[in-house]
Amino acid sequence: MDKNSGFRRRKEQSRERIQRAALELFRVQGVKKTTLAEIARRAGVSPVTIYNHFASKDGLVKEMFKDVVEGTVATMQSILDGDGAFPEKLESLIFAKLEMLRHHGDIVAQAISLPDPDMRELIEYSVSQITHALMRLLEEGRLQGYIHPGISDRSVMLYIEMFRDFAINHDHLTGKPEHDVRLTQELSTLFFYGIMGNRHIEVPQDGEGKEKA
Amino acid sequence: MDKNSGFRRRKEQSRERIQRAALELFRVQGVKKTTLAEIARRAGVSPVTIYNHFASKDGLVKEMFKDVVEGTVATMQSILDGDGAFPEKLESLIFAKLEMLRHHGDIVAQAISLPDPDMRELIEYSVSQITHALMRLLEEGRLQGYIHPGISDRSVMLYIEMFRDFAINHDHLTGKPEHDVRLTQELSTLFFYGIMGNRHIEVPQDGEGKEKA
Amino acid sequence: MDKNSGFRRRKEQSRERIQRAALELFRVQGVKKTTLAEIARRAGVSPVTIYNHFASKDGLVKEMFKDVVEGTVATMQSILDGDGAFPEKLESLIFAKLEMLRHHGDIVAQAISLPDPDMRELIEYSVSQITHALMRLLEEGRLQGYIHPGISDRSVMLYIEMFRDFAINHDHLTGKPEHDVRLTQELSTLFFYGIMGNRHIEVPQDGEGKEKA
Amino acid sequence: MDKNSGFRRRKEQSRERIQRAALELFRVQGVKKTTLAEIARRAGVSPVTIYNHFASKDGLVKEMFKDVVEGTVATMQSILDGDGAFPEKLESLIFAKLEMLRHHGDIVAQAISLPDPDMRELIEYSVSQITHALMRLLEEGRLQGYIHPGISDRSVMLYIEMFRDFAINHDHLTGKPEHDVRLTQELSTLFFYGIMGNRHIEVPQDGEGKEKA
DNA sequence: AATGAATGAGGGTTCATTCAT
DNA sequence: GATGAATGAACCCTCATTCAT
Repeated sequence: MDKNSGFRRRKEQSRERIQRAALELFRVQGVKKTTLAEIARRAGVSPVTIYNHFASKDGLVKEMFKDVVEGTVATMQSILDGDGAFPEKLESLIFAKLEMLRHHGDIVAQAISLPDPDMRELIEYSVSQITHALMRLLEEGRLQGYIHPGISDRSVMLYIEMFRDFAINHDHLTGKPEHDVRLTQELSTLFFYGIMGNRHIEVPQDGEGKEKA
Repeated sequence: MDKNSGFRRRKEQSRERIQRAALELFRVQGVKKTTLAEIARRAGVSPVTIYNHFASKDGLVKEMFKDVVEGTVATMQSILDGDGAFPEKLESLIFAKLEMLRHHGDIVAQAISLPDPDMRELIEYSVSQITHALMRLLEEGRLQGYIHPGISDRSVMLYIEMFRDFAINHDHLTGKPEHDVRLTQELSTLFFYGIMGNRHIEVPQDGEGKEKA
Repeated sequence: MDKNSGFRRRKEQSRERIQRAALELFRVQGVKKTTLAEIARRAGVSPVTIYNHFASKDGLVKEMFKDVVEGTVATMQSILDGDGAFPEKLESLIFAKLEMLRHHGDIVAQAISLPDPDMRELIEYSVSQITHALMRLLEEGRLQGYIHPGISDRSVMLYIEMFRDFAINHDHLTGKPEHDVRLTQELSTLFFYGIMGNRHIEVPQDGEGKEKA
Repeated sequence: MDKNSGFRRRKEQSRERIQRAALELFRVQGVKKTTLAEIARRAGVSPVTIYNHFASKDGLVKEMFKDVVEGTVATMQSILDGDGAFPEKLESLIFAKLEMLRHHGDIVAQAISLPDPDMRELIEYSVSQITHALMRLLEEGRLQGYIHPGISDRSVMLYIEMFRDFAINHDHLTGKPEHDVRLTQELSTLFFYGIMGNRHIEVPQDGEGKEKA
């Protein structure tokens, strides 16, 4: 019946609108400071409707956390499993336009603080999956000589995570509208060659610097 | 007066204990989630005493924010203005045991969200001061050849900030008890030479770097 | 809808009970001393319900102030615009059983102290309306010889206000159950003829009256 | 000793300043709304000093109530017992610049609400004293023909009280700087002759009126 | 006499949540 | 599925008051 499909769509719409509203508010002002009433107002529904869909505020947080995690994992997987050379993959991993975990740090923190076994399981599973894929990538990178032998896997992973965090926290570095291409390129260079650059320098020789823009 | 010194000390003690308790709780669970009652309990005083000292919860946040900012600025200044070669200064800046801004992200966020002109002024002043000192350091570094000419100041500063943030968010990298020396050293290397290390590899040539699309 | 009528009625009932309870308590012990909890208890609802209806204690005060003002104005208007001779109208104005402004002096004071433009506007509008109607009545009274020519409109209005205030503050003078008929009659006489009564006494001569310094 | 007298004076000064501050604040914003801290600030002392002098807020209210009552009674007594004809005495009673009970209505209300036997006694004694003196005055007035025989003592006393209240609540009628002489004279006339004035009218016969200027 | 520090009791307000429709 | 009405728990904050000096 059309009637049913109408209902269906209305329901789906409500659910989606609630999630969208919640996501925006959680991101901007954190989970604790965001009230259900505010979410409901923004979504154009009654607060009670949120309960009908998510049972509780924590339920809503959990649901959104799940979405965030799954989306992130999927994105990372698709990058890691895709074609492309090592450097490109790394760059994608770091600078791709990701709606990632850390971007929703507060949702994650709140969700993790819930004593919910499902959460733990989800997190552990996701982390292990990502870690595995990342380790394979690193191995590949090492074989191709992209990674200095003196640096441990753990350091490299932290290093990558660091760049990723940073890129996530600086929207203008990712593929957003306000994207800053030059900065991104320079940071890529820094990623691979460090602050000194890959120059055959024995000892830092003075006068050379200074052609800076 | 001797008569007052007893009072004074008691007052200072209360104030300090409150601040310490608040700092810990704010850090662990965020400002909004931390109640004054909890702070008071931890500090061993009555909630009202917090009001006598700080006038309001926001007042407390503001005061602590001020402390955090001033402490951070002072530390950074002392490093930047101190003796030492460029690399050492940078390392200090990044890995020194700092009670820094980003470590108290929530306090900062909360304080900034207050429509308080004093806050804005304090922030702007601090940022400008630090930026100036940092720029001088970078100039020095460039002259000594420690910074690849193709990299702009802005990128270098972001790069440094990135490491600093990361170090701050990973206690085991700074001079804390759980300090992880090996990791820190590796990250230092990464900082200067990037993931590839300073090897005589032909591929990515100099300033041209990165033939990526 | 029938579906809503149940809600509606419940809501209206709650609202009314809250207002009734608040009115009584405000009158007896003043606004400041009356707590929301007390009002809630008396109204048989939860304190929060008061918030759902009036947003805040001040909101409640404002709403009640509005009711009081509007009721007063309506009553006065109906008297002033009604039929009846001048003396009867005046008596009605003064001694009618009114739930009037001054009876709720504290509500008025509290409401006026709120820096609310709506309040100011409401007051000004009401006052101007009443003043106009009253002025018309006085003119009529003058034409009919009920008002001594030597007395200015302003004085007459104050005189009336004085009686009204007094009647309001002494319930036993108005049409309440404890009504004191004799007293009311005597005060009516005093109103029209003063303490000396309308006797052919020589001493104070006519319009000239009062040679007092 | 000078030292002692200095102390003495300082103490007296504190006490007085506290009372003055309290009086002003109580008058303007009521007892409940006025905090001890506010009084202390205005008086330039510590809140505790108020305790040293008055033991509690209620104590302060009681003390001030006593002052107000005694001052009022003394003033009324001196008027009632003084020389002067009946009309002058009445006028003084009503329009004299009095710092009277009703002017401090809130102090009175608050003090009366205290379940303090001293208060009751003080009030009863004062009221009886004043009533007696007033009754004597009325008797005198009756004998001299100033009071219409048809009006009972009770009504006359209420009538006087009414004028007094009114005068008190309208500062511009009493001997204050902003004193409005004309208004006061007209109200005096109204007091003695009522709204119709002492004209040889038999009975307000409708159509007759019309001698108005 | 006077005060700074500290507090207990209580008030207004918010918010997640339930109930009845 | 959706909502308006109502609420319990908890929070921030105020204020009269006490304590120690």
